[in-house]
Amino acid sequence: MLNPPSPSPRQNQLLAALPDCEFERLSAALELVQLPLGMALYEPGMELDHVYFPTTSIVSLLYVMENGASAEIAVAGNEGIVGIAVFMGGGTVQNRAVVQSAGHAYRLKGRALKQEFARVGGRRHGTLQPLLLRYTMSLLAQMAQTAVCNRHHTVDQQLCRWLLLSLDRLPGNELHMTQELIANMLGVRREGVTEAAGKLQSAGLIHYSRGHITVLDRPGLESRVCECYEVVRKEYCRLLPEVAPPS
Amino acid sequence: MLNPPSPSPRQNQLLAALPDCEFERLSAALELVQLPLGMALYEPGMELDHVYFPTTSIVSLLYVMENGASAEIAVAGNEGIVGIAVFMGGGTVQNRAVVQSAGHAYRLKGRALKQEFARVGGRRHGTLQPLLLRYTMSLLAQMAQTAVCNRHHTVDQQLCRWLLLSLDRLPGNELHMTQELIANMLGVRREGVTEAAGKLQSAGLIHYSRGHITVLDRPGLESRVCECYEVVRKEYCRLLPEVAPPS
DNA sequence: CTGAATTTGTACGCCAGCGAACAGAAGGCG
DNA sequence: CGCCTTCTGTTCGCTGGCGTACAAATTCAG
Repeated sequence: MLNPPSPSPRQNQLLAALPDCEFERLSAALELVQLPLGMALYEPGMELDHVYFPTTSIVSLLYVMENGASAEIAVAGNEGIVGIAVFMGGGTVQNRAVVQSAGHAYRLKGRALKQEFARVGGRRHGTLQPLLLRYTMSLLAQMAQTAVCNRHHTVDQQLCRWLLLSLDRLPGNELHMTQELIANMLGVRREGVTEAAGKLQSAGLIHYSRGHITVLDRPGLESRVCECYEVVRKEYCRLLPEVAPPS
Repeated sequence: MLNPPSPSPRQNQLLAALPDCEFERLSAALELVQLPLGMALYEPGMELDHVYFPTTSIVSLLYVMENGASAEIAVAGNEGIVGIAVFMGGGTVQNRAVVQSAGHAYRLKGRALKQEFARVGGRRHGTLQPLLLRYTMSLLAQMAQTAVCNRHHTVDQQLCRWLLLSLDRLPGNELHMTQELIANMLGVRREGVTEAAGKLQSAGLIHYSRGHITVLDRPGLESRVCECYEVVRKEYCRLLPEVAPPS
């Protein structure tokens, strides 16, 4: 829990992509928050009054069904924003946003974001609006791919996808997350995750123990993952070329 | 193929929801087109130069995987618009848009739409932008629900959902669509659809024969469908209250 | 150190859906 | 009319994932 290199809003790639003048207008209203594991940023039907720009945290968008079964429909880390209903309209959504990996985020009052979103600059429109709209398109792509992946791919493949998606949004090669929680995200049984993770461990690709997962061989994971992972990654890069390319 | 009550752009509920002055600005550029069954409005990676406002047609957004397997990720009829990448940005998407039910649509050059989308009226912003953004949110909801449904629900339930979604977008209680095509949409085997449809027919809920499906007992379908159908419908109504309520 | 709680491992029967293969039925077309 | 294509019905074995139940291992709290 030491402070990693002094948190800055610009660690979030959407904020980093803004020209200085636009960033300045927002920065005063940005508020650093700690997001503990498992915290819900919003619940279904809840009016959103903030958006969150994760910097070192990861947030899952989860849908929980009537019978309690759940499934992750998208994930956002420092490459994104949580709470698109604020600027897209509707003010509410039918899913939960849950902190999947504890860390920091900057939050912003809905009003402040909406104001900047709607802003028409001196001569041209602001860059925030097109940026957020293109991010929303990348979210669409992610959700579409999730739907397809849920239909056609095995738990093994999906676990690889999930690990890689998380890894892309974290600094090291380690994540902590129990198999139970991963199962909730993927919408499968915990035993299924145990089995799939066991295979990956036997193959020497990962090591895990009681909620700590270390990725030992990333290329190995990439060789086992389904196409969905790469499709989503590429689509993000295409839509948002101005963000820093992943390290 | 007789002309049903003289096609009008206002049969599309998004266009119908625009105030007259905004509609007028667009109407000159609207072009009536016939959409034959199976036509692709766009393919993955293809630059979109038009958006389509279906009136009597239905369009499926399909994702096709490397191995040829496919899955529907959303559907749009007279309540929506096809080609959101035009105003959302990106200009391209990774899925196909296929005509699922032949009929009419009005299409509009991308430039014309973008212009109106960005318009800031004399005193206030236009209503087109918030309208389309809220529609996009409803599409998000639909895709999220598709992902969840793919994960957790049976083919039987999904067939009911699919039938109801189509029915909502058509005038009568009849649709033509072979089981093979339905299977492509749902991303399942044709035999699975045969079996599920057989059950519905035995139960007296539908009648079908060689690509013609007649819904005999809509409440019966509603009693068998999973929650996903209703969630999507309600969310659309919430987000777009200004559109005419379904007949 | 000890008991409790959490996390992971394993096993068993079950079933939905897959893949393949084929047969009948209904239209379309020459 | 008769052939051919398209569409639908049915079967068989297989497997991935589910539900259940319980055991082992690790960590935590007192």
